[in-house]
Amino acid sequence: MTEEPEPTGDELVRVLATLSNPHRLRVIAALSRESTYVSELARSLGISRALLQVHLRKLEAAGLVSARLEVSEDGKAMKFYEVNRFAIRLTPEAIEAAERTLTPDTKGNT
Amino acid sequence: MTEEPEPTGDELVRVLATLSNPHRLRVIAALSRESTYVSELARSLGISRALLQVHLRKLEAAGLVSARLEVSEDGKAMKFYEVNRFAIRLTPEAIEAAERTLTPDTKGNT
DNA sequence: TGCACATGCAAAAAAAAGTTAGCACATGCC
DNA sequence: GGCATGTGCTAACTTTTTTTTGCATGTGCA
Repeated sequence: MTEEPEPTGDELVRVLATLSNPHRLRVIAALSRESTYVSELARSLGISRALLQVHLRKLEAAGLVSARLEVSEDGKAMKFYEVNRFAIRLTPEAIEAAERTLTPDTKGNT
Repeated sequence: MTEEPEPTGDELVRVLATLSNPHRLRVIAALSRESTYVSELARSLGISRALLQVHLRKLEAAGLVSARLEVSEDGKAMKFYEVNRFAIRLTPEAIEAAERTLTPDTKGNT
């Protein structure tokens, strides 16, 4: 019964674009193992905080991860991220269906 | 029993990158309805042949479509494309697994 | 021969995405 | 106060992707 709502074509494009990046796959993998905060995640992935934030923003915009603010014992404000549940099935048929809800190509909407 | 071989992290990134484009989704949708040749496909999609060819090349490189050469009754050589079967399941767990086979980020390998 | 339609390729231009570097602000603690 | 750690932002680059433009080749047929 617990079905995933079929994403529209545009949403699908966005999610796929978001997932088609090594850094972002690593972020999802890391967070699915254990949710953490930005600085810590940046250290464990070996990338800069600035870069990680850009990727986290995209992941969040695509609805793949969520953030919550927490205050550590020593008073530091930390932003914790966790992976959202999702299940997308990619097949020619699914794509054929999603394509029907794609925004027309009015030559000026990438 | 007919299982899809799990793609490696790198392959997954490539396939997702290929699918995350409206034109290419339209190509797959169109071809899954009926396979055709380049010029005809370009007309039905309303894009230039040159542009379509670039997208077809990417789709083929990612293993999502296949081409075969055919000669029409009136002797014209036409390149027919068809969609390949594929089924990819995208979930946090699947990504977590794929990430393990990603090529390390040696700073110089997109 | 000249037109219509099929194919191909690649340089150049335009647009989008990724990355770096630098600065700002807050808290706890020696 | 000064240092370490947490957060955020953005302007400026660099790199990649997308799209356009133009030219080349081949066939059949009026």
